[in-house]
Amino acid sequence: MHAALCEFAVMGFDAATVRSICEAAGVNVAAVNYYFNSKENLYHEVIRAQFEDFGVQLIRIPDKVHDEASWRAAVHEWVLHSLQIVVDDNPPHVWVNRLFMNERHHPSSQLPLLLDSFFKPVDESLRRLIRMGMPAGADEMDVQIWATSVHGQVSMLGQRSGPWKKILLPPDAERGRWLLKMAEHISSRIISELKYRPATEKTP
Amino acid sequence: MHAALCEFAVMGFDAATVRSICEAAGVNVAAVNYYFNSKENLYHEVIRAQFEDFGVQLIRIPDKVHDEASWRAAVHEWVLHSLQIVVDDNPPHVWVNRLFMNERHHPSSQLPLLLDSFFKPVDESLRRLIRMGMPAGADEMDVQIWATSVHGQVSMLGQRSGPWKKILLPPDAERGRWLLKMAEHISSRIISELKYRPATEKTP
DNA sequence: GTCTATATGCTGATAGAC
DNA sequence: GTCTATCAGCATATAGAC
Repeated sequence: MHAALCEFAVMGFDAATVRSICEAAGVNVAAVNYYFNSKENLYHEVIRAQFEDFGVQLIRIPDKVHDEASWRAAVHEWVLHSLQIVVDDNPPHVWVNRLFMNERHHPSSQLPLLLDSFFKPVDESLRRLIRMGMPAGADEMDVQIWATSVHGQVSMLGQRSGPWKKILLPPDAERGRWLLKMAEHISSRIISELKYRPATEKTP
Repeated sequence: MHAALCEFAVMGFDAATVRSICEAAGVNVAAVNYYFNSKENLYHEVIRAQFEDFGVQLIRIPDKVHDEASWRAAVHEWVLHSLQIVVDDNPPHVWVNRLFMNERHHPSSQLPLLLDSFFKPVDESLRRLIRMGMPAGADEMDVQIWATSVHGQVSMLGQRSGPWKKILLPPDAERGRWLLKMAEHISSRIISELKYRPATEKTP
């Protein structure tokens, strides 16, 4: 499973080979089909295992909100936590990030599983935070614009290939300072342009 | 060339096959290697032809700036023009977008060509606009944060696969209104938080 | 120039020895 | 359960007929 995780994360589902996975795991090429029936099924298990509880911390953030101060803190926490996951170059985050980016650029049969178990709940938690800062009858399109804006800025930092990192991200030495500034850049706009409105969330 | 453009754009370099390209072009499988020597060389020619003059409109936008009003107009024009290209589902933009996204997610040997002929000049034009709105001695990291923020928000709208469009973008019917609102969302922050400062650009 | 037939290598999956 | 040997299929590239 670990060898498969690395291989799928680095190569993507199509380019990954059963041979390479088995070599890294120190077993023969027949092992995958004996234990998992197919390459696709192995990939399914990898995706399931990685994304099952991965977004749980982000998803729970909106539950902490009870007034304006806690709402502001929650927005900043959501953004900062997302960024920390996305820029992390160490296992296990780096593998999960790559799996996610692979599925975003070139979806496979396992995308629905990833969406339902991870992305949709995480996206909904962001939208809840945004809705808390909008009038009761606000247009859902405005919520979507704010959410898409945040997702875009966060995911831009998930670049993993050398040439792109060199252009879009600062040198490694400044990465820590950059991360905090970027989180501030993203969350401060939400906090300054929207305004927490209590107890309007349950309206149908 | 046109068949190759479509195939490379849709499938990516690795997954594209010479057979499929030749079939679409109505020629035999030996034609590619006869005229282009290799699959990689054919890809090189496709990338070169598509990106040679593709960003020229964006690159020239900063030259139009001469006062605060024209700076604001230039920022809005840069963002709106980028968005219009990125969301366009018709040829030729859709092919160029896909080639670009492929190279961003899974760089090939032709990425340097794409970067030098297209992305670096376009990125620099955005940074010039941003620098015009900052104090003379501003930290280059701040410029980079603004640029990365804009790139992220713009490229998020380049999603081409069905499931992701369904989650991140509005229904087709509202796409036009959404595009203008998104452009306003991105450019209004630059215009409101930065302030045009004349004649500080040439300082070493 | 244009084509068919083929060379060589890698893929996922499997049959059958132990 | 674990392994080697092998199958059928598709990839790029090329040799050689016309």
